[in-house]
Amino acid sequence: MARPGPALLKDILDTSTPTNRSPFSRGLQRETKRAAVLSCAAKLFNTKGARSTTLADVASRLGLTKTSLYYYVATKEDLIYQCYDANMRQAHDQLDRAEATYEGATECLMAFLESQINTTLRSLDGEGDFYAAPLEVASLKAEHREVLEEEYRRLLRRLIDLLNRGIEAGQIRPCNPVITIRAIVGALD
Amino acid sequence: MARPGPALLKDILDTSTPTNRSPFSRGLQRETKRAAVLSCAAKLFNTKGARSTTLADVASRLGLTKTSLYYYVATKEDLIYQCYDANMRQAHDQLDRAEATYEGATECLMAFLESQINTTLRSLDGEGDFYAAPLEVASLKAEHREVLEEEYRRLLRRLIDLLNRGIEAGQIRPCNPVITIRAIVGALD
DNA sequence: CAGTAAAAATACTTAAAGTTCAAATTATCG
DNA sequence: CGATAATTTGAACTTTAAGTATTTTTACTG
Repeated sequence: MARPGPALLKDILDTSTPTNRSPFSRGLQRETKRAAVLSCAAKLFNTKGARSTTLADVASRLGLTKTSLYYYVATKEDLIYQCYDANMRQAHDQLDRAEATYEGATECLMAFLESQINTTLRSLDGEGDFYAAPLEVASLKAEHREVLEEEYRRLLRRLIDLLNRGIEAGQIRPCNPVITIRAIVGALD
Repeated sequence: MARPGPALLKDILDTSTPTNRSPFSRGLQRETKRAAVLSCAAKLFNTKGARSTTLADVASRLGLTKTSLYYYVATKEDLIYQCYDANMRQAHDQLDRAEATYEGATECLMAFLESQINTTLRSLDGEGDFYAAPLEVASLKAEHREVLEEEYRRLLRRLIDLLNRGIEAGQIRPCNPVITIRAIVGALD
């Protein structure tokens, strides 16, 4: 059952350089590994769905036992939530970056879409971090669900505002911004 | 834990009229109930996801016990598959109907989209049958998954062909038909 | 109204996956 | 090297939900 990219934790971490042995290295490595756990889980979630991916699946992909995952996450619900949250934060970050780079609304929007597409393409090539499409938000407990839904609404709102500004600037042909943004976002994945 | 619409099986069925007591009534009722089971399951799948909906959830919503569901479906996988399949067949049916009604490609396309949107709106109002968005196809066994993926590709192909015909007829501005259809379909749900 | 088949319920088994705990291993540093 | 803390593990425990065997109820038919 050899999978294409083994992605074992030891391959992700670089323990050869002395830099990683600084007083802070422990904490840094831990964060790196936590990120690797999320990325690996996200990849599987995208493939099989979050709820039908088992912790054993995630662990074996990382060359760990399922018990070890509990060193990095509290529960499976927590793992799913954090994967989804990482995805949302990444989207907002890329939008932040686009807004910091470009002045015009249209350029911002295009830059954001391009970066999102590139993230998707990179992950199809097995490069970079993986982000889980939050398809199963509804199955999370209300507390987690509400946070994610709020983040999503906020993202849509930011994009709709950009589109509106682009229309006002005469760079984008007038349209229904809400429907247009939803169509674009819907076409992204 | 009172839910908005109880949707108990006995409320769905009309046992008052003698028509239902014909020699065929038994079989007819059974099919009606089977459809009700699928519709109810679909509603829950759309809300919480198929994998995190339990058979007990479905049963209790119908005012049945979990065991009774096995009179209508073989396994849970079977239930999910049939829900998804019903959804795909409904889409193809509506497209068939649109093509039977309208001659022009653009009218067909618009009629199809309108009917799909109406189906969605009706189900938001709690009316009509429910269809499950096949979000968790990937978690099904290969046999079922391949059938559904084929149906989906066929649907996209039909829509893309219509769009192309609309472009050729000069009714729709030239565009990339594949990307456009994916964007439209992505915006539907 | 009695016989019969359909439908549903009760009580149970089983399997899988999430979670915990104490012990073992590994890495870091004085 | 030996103490100490971080990390990982194996093995059990718990929970949850799928599925089954059997019996009971319900509804139709002659």
